[in-house]
Amino acid sequence: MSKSNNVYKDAFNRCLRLLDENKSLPSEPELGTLLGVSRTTVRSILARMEETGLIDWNKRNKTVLRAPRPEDFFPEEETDSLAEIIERSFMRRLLAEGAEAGMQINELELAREIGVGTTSVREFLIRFSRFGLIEKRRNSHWVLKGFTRAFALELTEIREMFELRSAAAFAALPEDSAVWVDLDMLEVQHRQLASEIATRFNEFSELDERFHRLIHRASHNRFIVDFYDVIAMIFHYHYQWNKAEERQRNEVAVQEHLAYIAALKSRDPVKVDAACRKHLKSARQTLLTSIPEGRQAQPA
Amino acid sequence: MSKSNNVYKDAFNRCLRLLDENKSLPSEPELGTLLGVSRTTVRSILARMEETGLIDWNKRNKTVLRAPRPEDFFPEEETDSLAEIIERSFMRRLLAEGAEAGMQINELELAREIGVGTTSVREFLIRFSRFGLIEKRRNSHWVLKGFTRAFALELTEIREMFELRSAAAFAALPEDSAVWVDLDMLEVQHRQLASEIATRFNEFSELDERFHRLIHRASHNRFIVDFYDVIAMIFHYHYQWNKAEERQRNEVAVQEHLAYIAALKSRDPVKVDAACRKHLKSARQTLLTSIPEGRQAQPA
DNA sequence: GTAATGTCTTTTATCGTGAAAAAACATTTT
DNA sequence: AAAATGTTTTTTCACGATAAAAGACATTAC
Repeated sequence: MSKSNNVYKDAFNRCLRLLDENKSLPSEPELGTLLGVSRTTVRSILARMEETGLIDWNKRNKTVLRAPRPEDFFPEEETDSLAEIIERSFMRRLLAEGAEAGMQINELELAREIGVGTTSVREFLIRFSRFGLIEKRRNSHWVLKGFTRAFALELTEIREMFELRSAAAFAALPEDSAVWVDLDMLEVQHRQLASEIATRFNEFSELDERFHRLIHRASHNRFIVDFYDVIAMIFHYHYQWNKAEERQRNEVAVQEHLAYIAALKSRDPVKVDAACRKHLKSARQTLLTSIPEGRQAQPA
Repeated sequence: MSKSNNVYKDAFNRCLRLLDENKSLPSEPELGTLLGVSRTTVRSILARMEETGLIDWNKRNKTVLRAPRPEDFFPEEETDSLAEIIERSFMRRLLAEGAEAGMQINELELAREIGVGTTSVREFLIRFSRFGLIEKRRNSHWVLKGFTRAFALELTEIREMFELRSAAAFAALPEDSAVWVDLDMLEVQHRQLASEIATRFNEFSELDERFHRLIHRASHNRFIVDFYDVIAMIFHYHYQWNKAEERQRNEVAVQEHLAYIAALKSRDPVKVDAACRKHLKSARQTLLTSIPEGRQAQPA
């Protein structure tokens, strides 16, 4: 089957949304940057848009003929990359009951179950291994270490070390640094979310990630910045399948963020340290209480 | 060409050395654990040993007929795994002059140059990416970030954070912990090396790694333990191609280790912190001075 | 002459395939 | 009956092949 054309389909869908109001499309290279794809893909998109009567395309002229209809879009599930599909499948298994530590992971079985080639599964597992949840036995199978209490504790230990350092670095940044503008914007968005928390609490995750990534970036250390990928991954999947108390949890977190932001703006290292510690402590608590007690590592 | 039988060849060579004095070989499963391979491979080894007249093999009886001769061994270069071959080739390029930051990495070209399939190169690059020296552009090439001064500084920053914490944890370990025995053994080996430093200075690398890994393990944190892989990799290759002042450097380091060990054994947190800091500082200095000034990151 | 379009080439992503190695099952030996 | 050997099955590792996507080069338009 070689390669799916999900890049094209996803870009096509995004391009449809772009179309809406404008009465004419920009040049091919411009569209390419806008959609984050190559000109080759842009041209495939334009070709199809012409075919389906969405635009009239003649060299530089790309006139929009009609607004896109629901049936113009490619189905959502066809726009995911293989890596995303495999990741979702794998995480579902991992966080499901019965995924005990010590369990073996079988590439071939996974590949068959998901309906993809072994190569893609292998590559996924290699990429995934840096999250510390699986381990390779040379020339043999992978071993699941499990999403255990120990894992959560080790993860949060590093997170706290890294974030305290990043927050301190952040506060020490010069007045004219661009980060203060970003921080102001995030503050506004936090306030808006706080005022409508009852209905929009599920939008917090995304804001949370942007906020913490901004702080981590102040460390100017690639290992610290990259480590946030591990945290983001865990939070993303863990909370996606664990909605208990979500509203309450996020409401508290938003307030902690606002206090944290205020501390950063004060640029007082002591206040920053205190606000950061407080938020991290409650984040750890939340993560820990959501791990079922039964999920313990098996003796090796 | 599918898969090379380097596992068999390497195990065969190691088995030859085992053969030497003993007049009879253990059971197949026992040999398997000894050599770290499956019984299937053990049987291939035994089969060849019988063929070449090294042993007489009849079921449980594996009598050694003669001592192995040099020509019995498989050539060294045939015992390396593909991953090792690719890693070496890649690192040679990376540390060679002209490997500037920002440079593109081409999977196909690398594969052709090394003479292996693209899949193996891809998998290597994915595994290697966690070292923070390369980065993937989605659906496109890899970008070399380069072994720059910035990289060395970011690496050592994390190393120092992690090792200070691990050393503190180490010193706090109970008297009856097994680590104290390991530490005593390492101390003896350090003293031996110190007394013969003139001739054996090149054996330090290996001792260095074992010492630091022992300390890091005391953190009981997989992220800290795993991070030492990054450090070990950098040190391994960097010093392999940079022998300037090696003897002098190692002589100093051995003494610092001995002081560090003494501090750990005193179990006094203040002394431990001081000894650890001192050693890490000089390690960082050594690494930094060995990076050519010209090697700077290019603006993006 | 710069920036677009048109065309051609190269590289990446993915699969199926086959040998090496591991693992599972069956049989024998002590 | 426990542990070894003998046999068969399954899985991992690595390759070449192929379509998707990116990139490079040539040509045209403003």
